[in-house]
Amino acid sequence: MEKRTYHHGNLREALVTAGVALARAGGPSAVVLRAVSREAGVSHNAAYRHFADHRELLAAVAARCMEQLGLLMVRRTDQVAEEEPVPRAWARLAAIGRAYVDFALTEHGWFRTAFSGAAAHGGGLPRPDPGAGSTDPYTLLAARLDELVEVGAIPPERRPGAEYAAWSAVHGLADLLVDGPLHDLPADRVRLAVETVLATVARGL
Amino acid sequence: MEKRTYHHGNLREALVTAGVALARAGGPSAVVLRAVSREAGVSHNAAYRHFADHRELLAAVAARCMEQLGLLMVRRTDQVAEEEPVPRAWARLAAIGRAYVDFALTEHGWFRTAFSGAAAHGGGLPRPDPGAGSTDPYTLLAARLDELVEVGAIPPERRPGAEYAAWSAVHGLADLLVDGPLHDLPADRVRLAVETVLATVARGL
DNA sequence: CCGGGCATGTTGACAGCGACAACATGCGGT
DNA sequence: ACCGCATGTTGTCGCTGTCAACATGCCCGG
Repeated sequence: MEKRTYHHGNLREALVTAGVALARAGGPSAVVLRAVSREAGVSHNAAYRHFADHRELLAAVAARCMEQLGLLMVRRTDQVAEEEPVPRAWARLAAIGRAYVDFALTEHGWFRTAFSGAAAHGGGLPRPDPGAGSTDPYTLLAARLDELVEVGAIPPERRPGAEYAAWSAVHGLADLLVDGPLHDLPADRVRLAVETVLATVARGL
Repeated sequence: MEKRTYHHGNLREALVTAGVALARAGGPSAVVLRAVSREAGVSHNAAYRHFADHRELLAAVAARCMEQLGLLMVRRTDQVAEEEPVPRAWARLAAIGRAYVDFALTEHGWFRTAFSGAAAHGGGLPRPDPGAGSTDPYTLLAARLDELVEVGAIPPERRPGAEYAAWSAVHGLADLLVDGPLHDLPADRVRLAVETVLATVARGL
C-alpha cells in the first residue's frame, strides 16, 4: 500500500510479516532467512537488499513481537474498571504484569523472539519518549509506576529503580515458565506462582 | 581416570568438558557438535556414540554450567559472617541473589548455556533431594527460604510460592542484564537495579 | 520520448552445520 | 586364540548464512 513502486512492491514489509508468522509458531530459531524469503515468494538473498544480516532481519521481527506484547499490555490496562485512584493504580500495574505473563504463555514463540538478541541489535531502553501512545513495554511500566506515585500509593523515594524490580520479577517468571526449569509446572502451581510474584512485588514496592 | 578402558578413554567426559569451555566464551550457540568433537581431538560423529543428539550434548553441558552457578551460590552463602539468626538468614538469602546476578554478569556464556533449552530436555525442577550437599540453585534457594521461616523472619503462611517470587525477580534481572534490553546499562544503574530488586523482594516476602 | 543508471531481485557457489549410513578398529569375555 | 560389539571414522546429504556475479525494470535527465 505504501511503496508499491517496485517489482515486488515493498518487500521489506513482506519479509518482516513472514518472519513474524514463522516466529509465532517456532520462536526465533524459526526466523530463517531462506524460509522467510520463501514465504514471501521471493528467492533467497533478496532479503539482503533490505537487511544487512540475518541478525538485522531478526531484530526487525523482534521489534514487531515486542509491539504485540505492548499492545496486549495496553489493552489489559484499559480494561481495569476500578475507579478509586489508589486501588485503580495497583490494578493497572497488576494488569500489565498479568498481560506480560499471559503473553509469554500463550504466544511463547513471539515472546521468545521479542527478547532474542536484544543484547546484540541496538535495542537498549527506549528514549524517554513523551508520546502518550507508546506501546513499548518499558514505557508502559514506567507510566504505571509514576501513576502509583501520583496517587500516593507508594512513596516517591521508592520510585527510583522500581521499574527494575517490577520488570525483573515479571520477566523472570515469564522466562522461567516459558523457557526455563518451570516449563512443565502444573497449571495450579502456575497460578500460585503468578499471584505470589505479583503480590510480593506489590508489597515490596 | 574412571573408564580408561577404550580407544580414547572416557570420551563422553572429554566432550562435555570441551563443550563447557566453548560455552564459557560463546554461550550455547558455541556448543557445536563438530567444534566440540574437534576440541576433544576426535572426529565429528564420534559424539553420537555418547549423545543421541545435539540437544542431549547441550543438555549435559548445561547441567555442568548450572552446577557452576550452584557452586558460586554455596560459596557466597558460606561467606556470610553475621551471627544473629534473623539478619543472618536475610544476609544468606541476599548472598545467593547476588551470586546469581554476579554469575550471570561475569560468566554470561555459562549462564545463558545453563538455561538454554531447559524447556526441551527433561530439566524440570529437581526432586526434593534430601541430601544437604546439593548444589542445585533451586534447592539452595528453598533452603534459604526455609531458614527464614525457621528463625521467624517471615511468617509461615508466606512461605508457599515464595521461591517463585524470589527466583523470578533475580532470574529476570539477570536475564534482562545479560541478554535483554538492560544489556548496556551503565554500571551504577546496574548496582541500583540489583539493590532495588533484592530490597523489594525482601520487603515483599 | 527515449536511453541509461541504479535500486532491486536472481542465480550460483562455498563453507559449516546436524544427522544418517556404512565401514574400521580393538578390548573383553569365552 | 578368537570373535562380538562397543567405540570411533569416513563419506554423504540437505539445510543454513553469506558472498559475488548477473538480470531486470523504474525513474530521471536529455
